Amino acid sequence: MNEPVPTSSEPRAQTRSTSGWERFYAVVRHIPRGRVASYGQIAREARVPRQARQVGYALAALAPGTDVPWQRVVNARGRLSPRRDAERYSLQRQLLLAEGVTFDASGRIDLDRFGWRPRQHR
DNA sequence: AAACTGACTAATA
DNA sequence: CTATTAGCCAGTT
Repeated sequence: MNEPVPTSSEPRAQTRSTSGWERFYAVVRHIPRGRVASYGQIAREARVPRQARQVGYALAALAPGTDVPWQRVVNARGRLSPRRDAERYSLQRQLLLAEGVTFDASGRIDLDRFGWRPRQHR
């Protein structure tokens, strides 16, 4: 048995799928294992350019156990963005390492190697 | 209802 | 390379 009591701050799906954030989640779900994309890239792919920040807020609102692979979203410099919850940060790094993504000495991911390229060519 | 708060980014110095 | 700044915008107080 588990999670018997949902907190009142759980994101409420249904009733409103036009909530903008759903578009971001849909794109993030398309990032394959072992690849990463930037917040700005997600925004562009979701056809809502310049809303990189919203992407970050959308991911922050995800409940644990979500099917959205949030760990595959990093900042434009190929680094993990610092956030209030330091544990999330190390978890993200751990999850990425587990899928084969590597970090250089300064903690940066080589986007030429691991960056997600939707459509894969052009 | 106005202010505050962020998992961002590109440009500039 | 670091630091600062302006643009962005929805959810929470």
